[in-house]
Amino acid sequence: MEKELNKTYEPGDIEKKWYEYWLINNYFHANTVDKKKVYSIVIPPPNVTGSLHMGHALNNTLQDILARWKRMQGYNVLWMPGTDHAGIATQNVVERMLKEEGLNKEQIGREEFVKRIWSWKEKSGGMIINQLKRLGSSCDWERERYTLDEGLSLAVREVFVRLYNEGLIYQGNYIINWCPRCKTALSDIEVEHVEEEGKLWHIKYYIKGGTNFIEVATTRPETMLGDTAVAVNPDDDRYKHLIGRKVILPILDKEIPIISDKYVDPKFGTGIVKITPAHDPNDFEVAVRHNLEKIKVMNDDGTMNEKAGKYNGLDRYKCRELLLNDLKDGGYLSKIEPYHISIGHCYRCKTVVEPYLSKQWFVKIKELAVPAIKTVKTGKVKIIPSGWKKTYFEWMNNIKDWCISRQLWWGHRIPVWYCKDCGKINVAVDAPLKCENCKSSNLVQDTDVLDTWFSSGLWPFSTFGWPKETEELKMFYPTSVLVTGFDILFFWVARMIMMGLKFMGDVPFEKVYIHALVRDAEGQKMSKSKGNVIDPLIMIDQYGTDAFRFTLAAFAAQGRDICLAEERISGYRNFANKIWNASRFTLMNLKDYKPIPRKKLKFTLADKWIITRMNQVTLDVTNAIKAFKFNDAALNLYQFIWHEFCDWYIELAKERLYNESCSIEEKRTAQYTLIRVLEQSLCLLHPFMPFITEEIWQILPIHKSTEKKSIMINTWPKVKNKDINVNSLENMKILFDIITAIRNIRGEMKIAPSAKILIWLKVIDNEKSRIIKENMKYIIDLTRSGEIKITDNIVKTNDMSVAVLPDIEIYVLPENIVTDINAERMRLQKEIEKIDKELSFVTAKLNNQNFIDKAPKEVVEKEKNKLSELNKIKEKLYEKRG
RNA sequence: GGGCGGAUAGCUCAAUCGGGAGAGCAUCAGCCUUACAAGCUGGGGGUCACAGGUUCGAUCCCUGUUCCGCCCA
Repeated sequence: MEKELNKTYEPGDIEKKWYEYWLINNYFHANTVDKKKVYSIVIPPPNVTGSLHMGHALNNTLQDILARWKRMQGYNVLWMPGTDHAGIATQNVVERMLKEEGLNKEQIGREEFVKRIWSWKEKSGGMIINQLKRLGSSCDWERERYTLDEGLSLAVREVFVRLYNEGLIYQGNYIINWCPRCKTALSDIEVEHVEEEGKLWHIKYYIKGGTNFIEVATTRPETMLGDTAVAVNPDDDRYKHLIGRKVILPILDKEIPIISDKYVDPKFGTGIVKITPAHDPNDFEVAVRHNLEKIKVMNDDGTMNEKAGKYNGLDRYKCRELLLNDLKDGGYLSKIEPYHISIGHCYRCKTVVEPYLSKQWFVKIKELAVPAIKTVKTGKVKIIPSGWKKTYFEWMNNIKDWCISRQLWWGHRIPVWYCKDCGKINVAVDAPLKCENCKSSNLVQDTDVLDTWFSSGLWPFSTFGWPKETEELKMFYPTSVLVTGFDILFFWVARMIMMGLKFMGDVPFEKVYIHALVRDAEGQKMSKSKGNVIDPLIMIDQYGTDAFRFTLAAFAAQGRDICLAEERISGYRNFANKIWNASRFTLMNLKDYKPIPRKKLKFTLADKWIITRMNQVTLDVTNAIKAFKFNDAALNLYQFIWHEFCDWYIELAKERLYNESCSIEEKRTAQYTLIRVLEQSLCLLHPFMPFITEEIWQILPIHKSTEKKSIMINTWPKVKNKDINVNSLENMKILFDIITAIRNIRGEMKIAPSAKILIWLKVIDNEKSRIIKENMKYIIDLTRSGEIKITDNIVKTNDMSVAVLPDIEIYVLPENIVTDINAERMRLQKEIEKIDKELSFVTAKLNNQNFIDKAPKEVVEKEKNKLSELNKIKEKLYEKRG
């Protein structure tokens, strides 16, 4: 190998190069003829208008880790990509663009507006896909889908029709959540409740034909214009006598009845509530029970309508303000209390939503929820971490009918045609030519579109071609795992389970891995308005994709949110650079490398140790990924590569690489071990850091004999039990401890690294003595010592520093430097104090008779050994300190 | 109001059979030691939120309190 690497790792060009290479070689593509075991994942489709944020970055990094890992394990891996049409969000974007042209969508009409969204989507809709590619995502791009594709739209219509025919979809007039800005209905979960400081206004309603009045309390006084009754609890003795009488609604001067209903909480406010059936869900229920009129006083844009009398045309809040003034002037306002109120906001535009009476389409969801609950209960679908099961059950058990119609122009048009002649509702997959009832061709399609989540709910099978019976469907459904954030557990996960069970007769995925939310370093949710957003693409530009991905993986501890600080990414950029340089070192020392027969290899203790550790790490990393413990896997690799392979092994190998007096077999063995450990580490690291591992792997000479042309289709490392040598761990620890002790003396005693030192070792244990003798060179090299002698006849002089380990005494004599006797005494004193501290714990324990009696024998034995060991060391330290 | 999660080094976080707590970053000291100063070596730093309980022994299990975050009503 003649190739020289740069001194630092430069990610930019390398990333582009290998991503293209993978694409050209079709490595991301899963075919339907392969006989290999199948592993499939569908991507949570990002909003087509979106750009990559931290949530996407984490979500897709984790999926890519799984996909690459399984691919290396020999599975036929399909990672199904695509985007979501995101009704409201997308429509909002294009509406804003129109506004800049001085237009609105009504002016250009529905058809033209939809056309504009499509052309905008064609132009810039692919942005997020390109960003996913920058992240290294190994999606099967040939299969990319969009929720508005013809095939997926067909699936949506098919599902609608089937559910309608089964009576599971119905149309009705109910109170729904209305966003006056988006001018559409929202489902319950699309409303975000925010606790705010509100007020509770007490208003006098005079009883008809008298001067007596009752008081009602409300947080939304403007809705009183739509009041059609006031209600009391039937058991409330204070008001029993009033039931059936009438009150005069202030301002409008209208008579409304006093009714009784169990819904009224006597303890709330005055115990009398106003009933506004068209603007409150509970009031609506009351109205149904009592057959009350339902009066809408608001327009769809949040302004008041003609039913609001003099307030007609005013914005709801302006109306509130003026109405309150009028009430005050008229003497109707008796009290204003501060009040904490939870106010619903549109999850897309944050506008305060109005409970609003309107005609919408709903899914009768309970029937679908029952099997979906069961399937999680029985473990057919596993939710990981399992804590989320509880949240899932909680919601599913209290699920309410799902409002699926949206008054938008962008989305799947509801497949319903109304007959203008006979009024018949025609529901069909394809536009009917004639009314099925009266054969009239005078049909108009429902103008509404479906909730975006209605189509997302079908994603795990609509993307595979359902309702057609495709090969893909047979092969890849159910998918293996779904990786997503908990924020869409209800929106999406639950609905996919319901829809999958209903239409495929099987769960959509076997496991759901729910990862954390990414927050900023202060634990705040990242949002544009807060200005605390870390842009993943800037991080990728700055630190490289690999460092960025590794950071996310290292932080992805289960059940905990991720507080991301930029410094951490730069920290892992350094890790990438460390790997780069370790590889550089390896390659520099492989220039003359020729493999020799395995029998001729002469493994040293260090070789056995690093190979043992490598096998252990292989096992740990594999198990960690299997259990979705990405942070465990990442940190294991970090620790091993940096602190074991680089810090120790490379240093230990240098002797055999540099020293000409070493035999050729010795050199080849070191080379062989270096490259083997490096290569296997790269393989283990590849799912986390795909680019740098590919770049280095391609340069390594080791795999040239194999057919494999990329690390990403290389075989995932297996643990070789015969390569695990537990003794090597214990024996290396002896050497590490000695080396560390000597380095410590150098540091503490201010002996310059360049200064030569002489060392004597007094070793009591024969086995230890043998190990040390055999590996003396390691100690010399790593402590930069001149000479080391093992002897029983050594007496400490004033020029020496001493360290004591179990069975080993270390005497260090710096050449040509006068040792500071006081410093040495202080140093030993400090050591003694450390030992004393430990001793006090151990003795306290052993002096406790209860401990001796009740603790397990091994534990007691361990403490006893510890005591004697500590005492021995302490004694020696005293002796040396003098 | 109901539910869930968290509180561990200055910061961000690890640590499941209960046996005196680890990492990264930061910090201090010393180093251009022929892979790496995006580096190397060494050091300092913790009443494991608070109060009880169980236990020979609790960061870990139980109860309560405080504070923080999230979800639902």
